[in-house]
Amino acid sequence: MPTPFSSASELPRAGLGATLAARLAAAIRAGEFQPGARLPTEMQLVERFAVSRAVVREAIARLKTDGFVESRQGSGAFVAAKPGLANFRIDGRLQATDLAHVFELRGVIEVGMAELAAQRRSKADIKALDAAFMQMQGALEAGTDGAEADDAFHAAIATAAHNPYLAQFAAFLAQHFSATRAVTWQAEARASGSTLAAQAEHLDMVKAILQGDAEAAGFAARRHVTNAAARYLAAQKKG
Amino acid sequence: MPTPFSSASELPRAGLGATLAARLAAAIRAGEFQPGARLPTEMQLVERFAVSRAVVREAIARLKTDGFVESRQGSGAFVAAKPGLANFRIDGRLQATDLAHVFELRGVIEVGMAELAAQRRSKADIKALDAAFMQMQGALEAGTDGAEADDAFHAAIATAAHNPYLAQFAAFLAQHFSATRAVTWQAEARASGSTLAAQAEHLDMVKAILQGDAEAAGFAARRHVTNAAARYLAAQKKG
DNA sequence: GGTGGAAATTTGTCTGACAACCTGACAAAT
DNA sequence: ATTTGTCAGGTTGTCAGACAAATTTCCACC
Repeated sequence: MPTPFSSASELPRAGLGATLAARLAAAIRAGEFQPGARLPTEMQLVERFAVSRAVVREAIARLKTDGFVESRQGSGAFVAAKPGLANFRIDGRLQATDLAHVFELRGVIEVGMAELAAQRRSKADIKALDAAFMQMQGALEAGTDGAEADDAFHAAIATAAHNPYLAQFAAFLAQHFSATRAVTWQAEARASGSTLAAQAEHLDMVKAILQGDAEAAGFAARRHVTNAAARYLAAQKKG
Repeated sequence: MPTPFSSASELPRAGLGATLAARLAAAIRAGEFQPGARLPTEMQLVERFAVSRAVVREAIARLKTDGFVESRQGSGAFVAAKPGLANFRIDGRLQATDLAHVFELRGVIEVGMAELAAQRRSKADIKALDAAFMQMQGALEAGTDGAEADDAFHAAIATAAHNPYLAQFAAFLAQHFSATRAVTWQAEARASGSTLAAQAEHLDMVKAILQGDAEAAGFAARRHVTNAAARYLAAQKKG
């Protein structure tokens, strides 16, 4: 039996198809190919990028999945009229200003989820929320990494909001932060006692959701995300 | 010169690759292939679905773009550990309960955007917002379809919020409604005077954003989206 | 000038082949 | 007994050629 992802430290290298898809997408975003315009034919792309037609077709297939491109047999491949709307994607590498914007987007989602959670939480939701909070408290006192507990806490709120789409999108956003949440930041945060502040903010959120106070839950969530963003950016500036 | 999208009424039919990708994605979501598990080999998929290896490879390339699958040369293709998080997608056909959830998600976004717009609107933003509102008013009095004006209005708010990610996601969500926003609904709404109510709600939003009152803007946006959802669902129930 | 149809163009699919890489097993050396 | 080297088989990545299907272009014809 083959072991999946045996060398987890190294991601699979991008193939020619993925690389070409990225290059073409960049060209589209840069305006080289206007929306509605026709892309070069597959043979022209073959010559231009010195790859086989199979690679070109893989790249175009990826762009079609993204909604960037639509192709018509016998006619050609065209840049979609409304690129970037067929699905929603956030690039892996974000600049500082973009990061602030994504934090803001996450804040909007978290506030909305907290308000809904306060209105809809069931007994099971409260139990799960309490367990996640206690687990974070334990990690805080033990001095261990509380990242998983933090994720579980926010996931519990998402569950309590009882909206799968909201929860899915929140998880989607959270992934981008957990991916970049370096160990150094964790250590830095522990040393400076900022996780202590975060835990206090968590407590406010738990209280409000438990009491069913939507307004207070939203307010606490907004403050928590704002402060978390500030802590994150400050730590990244140092490192 | 070829005319792009000459027959706009008919979408390009889905090819075998896209179809197979959808079937595999459905199988993954259904749990037939667990996260981290290895997919059947390309040759096995060739036999199982009675297509060529080129089609199988296109399907897997699409799944890799979606983040559902990661493949390693010499080893195989594996279901990603966290499927569905690499990008965010909403299926085209939604049931009524799901539709309510998506409306709720849109409401959260619209409220957040309205609050930010009230805090950050520039003079140019106010001008654009006012123009969109007046255009809607004109369409209302003329009895014409105000769909484009409505889209422009919400787009103006998104611009005023000065957050491209928020705006992009709002546009992403709006597309799902504009796609299903049938002409019949428009006629129905006009006849029952519900667009009149919507315009009154729009006015509240404009006022609040113009005055820079974030709380009032959020409140007005929440009421508008809630009412709009109710109107939409009621009209769809009739038709 | 308008029309019909043949020809050229372009994407979609199939097939075969080889390269690059991984896995597991076995033998050899330490 | 453990480690290392080697090999065979399997799997994905890429290339090349061919034909099918659909569209566009163009030209003879009326």
